[in-house]
Amino acid sequence: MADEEPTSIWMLPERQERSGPGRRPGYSREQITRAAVLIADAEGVEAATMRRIAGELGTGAMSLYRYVPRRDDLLDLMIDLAMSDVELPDAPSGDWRADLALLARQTRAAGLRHPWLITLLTSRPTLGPQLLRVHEFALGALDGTGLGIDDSTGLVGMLDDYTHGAIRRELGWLEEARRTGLDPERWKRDYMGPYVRRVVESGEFPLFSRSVLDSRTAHLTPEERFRHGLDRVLDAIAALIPSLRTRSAERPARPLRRS
Amino acid sequence: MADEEPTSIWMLPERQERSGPGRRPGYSREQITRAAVLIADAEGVEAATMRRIAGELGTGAMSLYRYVPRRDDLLDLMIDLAMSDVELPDAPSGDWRADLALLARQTRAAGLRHPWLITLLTSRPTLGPQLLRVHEFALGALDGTGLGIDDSTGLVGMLDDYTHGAIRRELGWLEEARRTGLDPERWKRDYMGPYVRRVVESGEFPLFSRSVLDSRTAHLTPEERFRHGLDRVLDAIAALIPSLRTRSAERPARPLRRS
DNA sequence: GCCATTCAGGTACGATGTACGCAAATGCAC
DNA sequence: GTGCATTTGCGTACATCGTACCTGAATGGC
Repeated sequence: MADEEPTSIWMLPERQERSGPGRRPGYSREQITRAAVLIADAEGVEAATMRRIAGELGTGAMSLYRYVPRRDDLLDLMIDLAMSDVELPDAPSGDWRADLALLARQTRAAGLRHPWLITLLTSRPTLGPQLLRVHEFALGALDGTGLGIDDSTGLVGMLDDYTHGAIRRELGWLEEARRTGLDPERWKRDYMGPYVRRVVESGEFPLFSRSVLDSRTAHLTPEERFRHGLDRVLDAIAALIPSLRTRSAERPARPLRRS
Repeated sequence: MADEEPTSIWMLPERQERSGPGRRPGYSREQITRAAVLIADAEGVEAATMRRIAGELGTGAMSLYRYVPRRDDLLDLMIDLAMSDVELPDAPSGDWRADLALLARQTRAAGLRHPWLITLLTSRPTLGPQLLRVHEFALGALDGTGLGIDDSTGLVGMLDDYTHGAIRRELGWLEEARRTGLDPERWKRDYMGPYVRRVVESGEFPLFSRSVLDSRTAHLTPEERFRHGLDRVLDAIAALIPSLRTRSAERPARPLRRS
């Protein structure tokens, strides 16, 4: 038969429970993926090698290939499993701003719980069911605001861009602090990494230096900082929603009841 | 002496032209980096292995380690070399909006010329001189608008997030079209990749499906699409600049045109 | 009980980054 | 010019990776 190779893991469903001859499978995609996620959470995604995952499950590396064609596909599965941490109601509430804020905060939580998630997600174009679910929710939140689907897609993209970027920045801090081996609290106060320190002291980039020095005196928690930027993005979205713009220009934050 | 390991390649300058004994170096960091960039441009960053780069230079793999401590550092050097393609005037012009738009368009051009750049840039927290130069320019564009340095940093981050995300989406299309082996024009018209097609036909994600189907009828070039989103982001920034806000309240942001 | 079918997983191979060591090249002291 | 300390070029070697292939064990239908 024409066994055309599937373009993605999502086109190749796991072998179902059948009633024919042959040995029963002892593992499952989900089980394997979960083990990989656990390793990646604890030691980074590069530690989640095929041998290591298999070892964690008490089997041999090659056994995994009965469930997953390539390691890259396993990465897609990991992304999707991690995205299932993003808890959302079945349908948007009608308050688009609250819905999108919830989405962003949930995404941040998932991104911090799985520090490899955002990097992986933005490195490879994957579209697993969980990602589709989240994306559909975002589009649904903007549905009924008078925006066309193309505009909604663009705005959701803009929100995603901010969310991913902000999470990445937050993780970058944490990782740099860990890599230099200093505890984050002390590091934030009087240290900035040897290289950044040298750049600042060189005086060659005065505005960058000012931003570094000021950020040390800014007593915002990462979460507060995230919400602050998020509010900016949501304001920007609000400014582009036609039905809101005609009514109130000074406080476009309140919801639009869905009829 | 206390040879503390440098935290980044930027702390370890290339050995300068000295006047002592010993063989003269036959290559240079820039030469090696340039060869690596050329390979990555043509065949992807994963093709730029140490052996391959060395081969391109007509030498052995281990020779490269006289100039670069690890391959990861070479990736940082590649990022910085690619960022030097971003051509900017020495100082901002005073028109912040024009300056930031120029920056974004230059970044897009560099990102398209080096399809690996954005992925690499957002995967690893690097801060080479070229990146610092570009970042300083962005902060300078917003300097004098009445914004504090922290707000400027936040807004520049927001702009970068959009720029990177938009470039990534654009490249994702191109790559998917290439991977499925169809010419992009035809692909955009009547094809969408087997998996996306199946998702659309399943009817399970109606808004996502609508966005896919509508995007096929939207006759915007990628560049137009990019500029459209960019204008939205710049509008959002404009809305947060105090000096503008007091002056013209009637144009905080243009509403989306319903065509 | 035979047999087609399926899974478990050991062995092996090519490719990768890179540690080590040695030969060749080079400028300085004499 | 002649050693000599120093630096570069790079071949060899090794650990580790993804994964192709193959054999043996398990399983249910006939």
